[in-house]
Amino acid sequence: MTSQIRIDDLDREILNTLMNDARTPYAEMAKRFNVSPATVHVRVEKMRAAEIITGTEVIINPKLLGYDVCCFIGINLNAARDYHSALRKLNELDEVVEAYYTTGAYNIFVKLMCKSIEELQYVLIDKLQAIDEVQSTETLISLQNPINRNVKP
Amino acid sequence: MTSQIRIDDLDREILNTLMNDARTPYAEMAKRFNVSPATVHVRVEKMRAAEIITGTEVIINPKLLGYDVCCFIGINLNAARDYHSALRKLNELDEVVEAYYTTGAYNIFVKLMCKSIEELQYVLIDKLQAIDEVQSTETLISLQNPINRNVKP
DNA sequence: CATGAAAATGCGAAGGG
DNA sequence: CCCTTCGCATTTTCATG
Repeated sequence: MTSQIRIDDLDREILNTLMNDARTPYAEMAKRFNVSPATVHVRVEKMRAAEIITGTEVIINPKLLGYDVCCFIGINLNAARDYHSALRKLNELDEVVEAYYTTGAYNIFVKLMCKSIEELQYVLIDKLQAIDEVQSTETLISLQNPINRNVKP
Repeated sequence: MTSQIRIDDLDREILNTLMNDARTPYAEMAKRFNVSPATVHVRVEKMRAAEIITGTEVIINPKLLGYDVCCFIGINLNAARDYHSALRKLNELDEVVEAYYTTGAYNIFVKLMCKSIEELQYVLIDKLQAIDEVQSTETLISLQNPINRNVKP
């Protein structure tokens, strides 16, 4: 396992700030938290080295890119041992944006985004259910995503 | 609905780059895409104004912050009309990081992150199921998250 | 869409508490 | 050991053609 690291309140505040805006100037955080910009810099580098921070990304609005349909799909495999090969095939579908190995009713649980209900049908029937390892699927269509945030550092 | 906007290949390439690293220097993208840094700047501002880009954030490793447990919970409400009040209460639980209004078996579907199985039990019994509007829940524990990415611009 | 210059920000060495 | 000051390098930003 990756080495655990000591995170103090300053680290947490910096992290929290950057989780809301990855481009917050160090000088601004420095003023807010009463330290020097260089200290902020050092802390960020520390968390980066510890891989607590693994990167940055812009947040986009999928709807404005045409992605109107979001759904979750529970997948049952023919055999539990097919997990890895099924996953490899799922990974090749751009529409599959998240996949989870889960306990309970399904073997794999995925989040899928696509541009229309027609495309969803196509992906589901001709791509997902066409995977040999897939025995059956159950779809949950999301019409709204009222909460979307991250854990509290 | 928000105004749709024309996105060309350059926009798409810039977006794609920034979705992998929100701090990629404009000069670097400029060189890669054979335009000037100022052009990149203009395109980013355009997408920001159109709200295709809504912000930036650092990507963190939840495990290194102690969040070892991730699960999905399907929630059934006593009555469909309780949706808004239930959501307001769910929104107050820090452990609830995502919520979806869905068709099908559940009224609300949430993603939950917490620090241990003990905490999950506590949150589930004393916080989530303590909400008046909640009639029943079904939990799906995730042991692995092998795919986690965004849509393709 | 490019140029170029001014302003802001990031970065790292060296020193102090 | 962690923090700060300080100067240089890089990057962003904007007026102009």
